[in-house]
Amino acid sequence: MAQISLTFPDGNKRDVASGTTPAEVAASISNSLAKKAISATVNGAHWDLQWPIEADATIAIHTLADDAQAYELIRHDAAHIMARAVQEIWPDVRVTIGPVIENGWYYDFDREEPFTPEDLGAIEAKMKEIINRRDPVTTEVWERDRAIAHYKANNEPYKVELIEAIPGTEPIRMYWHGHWQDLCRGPHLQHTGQVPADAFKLMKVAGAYWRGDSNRPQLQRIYGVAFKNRDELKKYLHFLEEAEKRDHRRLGREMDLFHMQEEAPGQVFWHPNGWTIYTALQDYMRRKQRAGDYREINTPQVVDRKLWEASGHWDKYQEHMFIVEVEEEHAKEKAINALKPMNCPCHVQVFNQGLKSYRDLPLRLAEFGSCARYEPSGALHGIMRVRGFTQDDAHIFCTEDQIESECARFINFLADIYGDLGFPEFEIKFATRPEQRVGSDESWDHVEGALEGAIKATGRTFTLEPGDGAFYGPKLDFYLTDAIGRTWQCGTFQVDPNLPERLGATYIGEDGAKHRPYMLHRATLGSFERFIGILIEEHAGRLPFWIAPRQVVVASIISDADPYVHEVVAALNAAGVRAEADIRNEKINYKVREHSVGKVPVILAVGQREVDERTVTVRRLGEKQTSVEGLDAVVAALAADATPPDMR
RNA sequence: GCCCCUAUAGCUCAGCUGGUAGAGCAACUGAUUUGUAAUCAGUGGGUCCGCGGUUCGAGUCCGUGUGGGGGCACCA
Repeated sequence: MAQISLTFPDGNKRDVASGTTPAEVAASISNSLAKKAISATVNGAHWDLQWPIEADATIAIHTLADDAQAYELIRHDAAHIMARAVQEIWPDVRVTIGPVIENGWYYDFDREEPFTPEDLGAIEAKMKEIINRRDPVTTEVWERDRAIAHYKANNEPYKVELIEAIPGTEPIRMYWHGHWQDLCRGPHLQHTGQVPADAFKLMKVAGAYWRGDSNRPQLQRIYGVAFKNRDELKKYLHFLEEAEKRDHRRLGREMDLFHMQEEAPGQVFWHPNGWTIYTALQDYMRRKQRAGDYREINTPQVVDRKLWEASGHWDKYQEHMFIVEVEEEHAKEKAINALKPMNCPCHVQVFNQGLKSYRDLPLRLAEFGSCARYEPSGALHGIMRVRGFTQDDAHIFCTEDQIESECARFINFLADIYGDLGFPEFEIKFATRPEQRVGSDESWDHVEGALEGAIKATGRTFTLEPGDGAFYGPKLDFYLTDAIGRTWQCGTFQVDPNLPERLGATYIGEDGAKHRPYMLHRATLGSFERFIGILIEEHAGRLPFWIAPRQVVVASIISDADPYVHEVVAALNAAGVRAEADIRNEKINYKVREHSVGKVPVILAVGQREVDERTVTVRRLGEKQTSVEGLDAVVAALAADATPPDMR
């Protein structure tokens, strides 16, 4: 909270109620004696006030310090206007909260009847009506008891709960949009007419739990988007349309990469093209891990529940495990196993074989580990969130002192790989100690310090997620973004002293005594399934050449060229390029179109001229220009392109 | 798991207030030998997601299950 200082025409200055932005001045000023002020200073930033306040809608927006604030205000007021519109149409609906989010806002309502798509149209119309009324926005600070009594009288229990949660030191602010009133921290515009009536749109209705708690009532959330003008709204809607074309589920079908079906919900049937991507990526990861001093292992799919009980997962995650029961004919009891939901306990089993020395540490055990988790039905999403997946998993057994260097080493390892795959940018989230945890504060201090030190050592930034760590240790999560901007966790790095403890992992230290190692869980891609989904969306199907499933199609123009087509394909395959022949009896236009739609990066056209001159006509995806080049040169160039980045 | 929406041919979709299914593309067959984003003609193809119910009659209305989509919750 910054102090706001107002300057009056006579030169006197006066500090007024605290606020955070110039916008808040605009909002609070409209019903205060400060109306005569000519300028304001907020956090040292000077802001000229143009009065009278009746100044047109746009003035407030244009005088805002920056664009971000303008959007913030428009969206925030739109949220209030929407809530008001809903209550004007259905007076018995109870309101809750309505924050600004990326591109717009949402507001949660408590109402028996579901909102229908038609209702959204009615609400939009009512909102436009309210905007046209140009009702003034005013604010007051109320006594806590008065505010609570007010909301109790109006049957708004959620607002009562909100006020009760506001710390006693903070003022209770009430905002009016005309006669409609809402509890709000502000800031707001000066009147409802400042929200552009043609630049917002209600997008969808969804269920959402009150306070994000699935044990509390479920509310109805209406999402809206708002911009400064109609063109920006149209641009945004166009962006969504374009993004739909990049959706990995759509491209997966169009490029014939994979399919999913009812009999195996949340699991992927990989087709030849898709599996080529998968194996190319896996081969690459295998080489990178070898180069990074990882030792690759492999562990069982079906494991007795005893191990999951020992690791603690049976207690905590039983309902999310695929249980495998076996009727033993002569045994009294059924054998109960579970498909492995994670690789960690199995890796500890490998570590536990034989006696380990401190000289063996850090020991990095890697596995392309296939896991099965019975994810809640509502969580499934294409190949991004599935029930059967393969992690590029590894566990590093090390001492406490080695955590920081291993962490920095991993971040660089991951950044290198993400860069190769077309993701120079990614977000690191640093999740720290939760309320419910094991271990001493000193130990948490040390381990969290190690992770933070490691990030700094790599020169990267992170977002802090306080309290989001596991109960046994902090973690870093690495996020990438899909076509419409949803973020997905891919890489992860977790510090775990707990599992070695539970499963009895030890090593012999320099002192000859047994010590407990730390276990660092880490995955770079996360799962092949999710990462390939992201990869497809990021590149809109136009994958980097070295990973594209069909790198080259050699297309004949006349059937007399067929033998030469096969010769070209053979030369490319021999050079390590994934090439196919297309000698169908079709026009070259037809073939070019089909393979362009199929996102084949290079089409080589071959007609009589090429046969005679031992050349090919090269057409790269997205380029209209073609070029005629000698066969040997083209094979050499494409072979170079097809070489994975780590082998160049 | 919860809320809303949704399921018709391989794909994209049409099918008005109930009267037993259509188009384009794809596939297949034939003709066409073609120069950089769709050559022409013909043919085949659907338990209208499953199960119940209402009705003389259900792709259409109702219930329920399953899958999918968008959120929320979850994500070891």
